[in-house]
Amino acid sequence: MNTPDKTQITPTSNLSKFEDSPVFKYIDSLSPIELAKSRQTDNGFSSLAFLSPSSLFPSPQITCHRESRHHFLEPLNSRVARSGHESNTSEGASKVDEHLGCLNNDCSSKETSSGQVDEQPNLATDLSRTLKYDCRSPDGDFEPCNEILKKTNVEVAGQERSPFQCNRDKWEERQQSFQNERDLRKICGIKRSEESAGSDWVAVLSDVADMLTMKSSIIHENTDGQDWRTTNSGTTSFISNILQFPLDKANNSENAESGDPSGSFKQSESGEPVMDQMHVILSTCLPDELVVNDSGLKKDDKEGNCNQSNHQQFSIRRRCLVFEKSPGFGLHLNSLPNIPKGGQSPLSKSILSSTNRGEVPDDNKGVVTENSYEIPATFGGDEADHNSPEKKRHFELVEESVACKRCNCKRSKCLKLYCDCFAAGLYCIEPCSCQDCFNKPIHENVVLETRRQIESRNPLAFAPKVLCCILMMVLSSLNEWSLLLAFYLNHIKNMVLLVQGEINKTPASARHKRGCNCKRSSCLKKYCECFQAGVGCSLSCRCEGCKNSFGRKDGGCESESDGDNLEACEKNASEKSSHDTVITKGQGHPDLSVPSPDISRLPFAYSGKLAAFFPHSIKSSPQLCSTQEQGSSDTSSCKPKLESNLDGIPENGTPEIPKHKCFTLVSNPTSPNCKRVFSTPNHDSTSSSTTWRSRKLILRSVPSFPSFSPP
DNA sequence: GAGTTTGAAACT
DNA sequence: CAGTTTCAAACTC
Repeated sequence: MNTPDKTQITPTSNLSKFEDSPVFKYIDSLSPIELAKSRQTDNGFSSLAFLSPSSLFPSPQITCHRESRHHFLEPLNSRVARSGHESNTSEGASKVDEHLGCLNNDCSSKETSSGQVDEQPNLATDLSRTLKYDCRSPDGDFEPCNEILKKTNVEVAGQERSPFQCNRDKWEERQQSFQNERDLRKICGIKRSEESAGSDWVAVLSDVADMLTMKSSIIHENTDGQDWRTTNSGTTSFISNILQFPLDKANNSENAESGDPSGSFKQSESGEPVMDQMHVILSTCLPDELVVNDSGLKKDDKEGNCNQSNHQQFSIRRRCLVFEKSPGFGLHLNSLPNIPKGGQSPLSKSILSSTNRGEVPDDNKGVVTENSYEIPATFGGDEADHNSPEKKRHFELVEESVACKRCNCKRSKCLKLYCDCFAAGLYCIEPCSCQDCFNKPIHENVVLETRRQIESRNPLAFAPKVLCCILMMVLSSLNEWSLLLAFYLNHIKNMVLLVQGEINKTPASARHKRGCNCKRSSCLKKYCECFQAGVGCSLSCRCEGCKNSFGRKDGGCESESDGDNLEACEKNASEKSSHDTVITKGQGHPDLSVPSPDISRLPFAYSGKLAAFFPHSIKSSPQLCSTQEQGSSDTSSCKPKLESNLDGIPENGTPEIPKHKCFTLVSNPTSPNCKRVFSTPNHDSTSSSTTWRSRKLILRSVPSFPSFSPP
């Protein structure tokens, strides 16, 4: 009884544990990333395919993708759940593990009775390896494997997962799960250690990392048709959730530090889950332009369990939600074009406009009606609360939004990427000055068809240009948390690598967005996307005579030596200061170089997946250092910008000093024209704000996440 | 506000 | 894939 049954631990049992984490459920309900664990497990991690760029940045459409995923997940999950319920805890876990173990071992000869005897030591080895990553608490301690084992069994057997329930249900379910777990622990005489909170914490991390991986499987299954599109509802929700994730963890960390073993998911004084408070943070620290698209929370609202504060938060999300629905395809980060000086988003304007005009796109009446209902309630209907600063801010947003500039197309019918609205996945609305505009709901079919054609040419045409920036921001911030996160960081980074790999396959026209091609503007005018974005040019740029005041292609800032440049620099800087942005001179498109994980050292549950991604990692190539253009072998030139942050982070989650494998994401050595696509902020871990700005997006005032590192 | 310049997008 | 054309935003006056 006290001896852990090693056969009860399988990677998949950990996976189920991951799925059970509340943040996983929360993100799962929001993110377009699909979970395909069952499928992936069935494939023994062998069929993991690269994500197509389109699948990463699809045209989010109206279709509810949850159903398809539900269908996708049903078999295993239901079996797992049934297994758990039709027997007691250990039996259920045993059955689950037996089943899952079979899957993971391809139902090989290990099923034989004699094989089982030999299997257990191996399993134990694998288990211990896995638990290296999963057993660690935030303070770096290892949780005894039997603790994990017990917890895992409890969770696997005792919970019927339903990843498609609304978030609140999930939170409640999770909290109920905690209670159940506590009860079980009482029964079993197991004292819940402080590490258990950390374990959950780690599980949450793995959830995120896992989701990123699992996404690829499901994409793989849908590449032969358009269906994949329906499985993605928008990249923004993904990003917003990614962004939210660390913030959640930030809160959790505080809880953990306060010694609350269940603090990871404790509720606020108001009784609202801490998660909801994250939206306050988000709405505060994230730019107005980056509105959280959080369709998954719709139900939260409908449950009417919103206090005043939350109501505001939800309204922010819903604005975006509506906008996503409105054009018939989703809100991309690109949908933030031409952020005017006021810093407002076209989103809110569009929504308002749409709402005010009663312009209700097909299939979305319900949503807009909801929005129409709510905006007055939030911004105007609640007269009593107008004096609240938050309300005022919302009012300002709305008013600013009305003044937002829109497109002015004359000949493209707003059906080409020339049109910012179209490129952003937005319908043109009243403030637009376009002529012969077809980018309207009544021409939805035309819009979608045109969009499809454009995407067929360039799968990244509508991709958010800054997704990876944000990912890297998250990664950079995660770096500050704890060495504990190393594995998961790498996991996420690997997904970035995936994206990079796909983008490098795309035509130059798909990639140059991250690198200008200026010839005559010297990258000193807003013609230059880099300059406009407030970042320096990079080696990926093909500009000539670059004098970008934010950083020249060849390095440095001209502002000190060039009067015009200085003027331009100051001018742009002054504009940016009006956005409360922080631009660091000399920051270019930083290399997105991260240590490549030595996947052979990763937990076996992941190594298979990552092996599919990074065969080069398997080879443990000593220094995968591919710099652009020069093919330089100078390791210093390819030293990852994040390396300093990653120093000391073990690649396998163990306290070993990692060998940095300099793997520059941003270049393809086989393609001289390869363009850097991602940019990361010049992240200063000591800075309280990190800023990106692309042509389409300003992300500003993102506070650094609290350090989880031991003092 | 009209005209010019510019570079991305689209086309060939 | 390179060269050309089209386009709309940025810019200038």
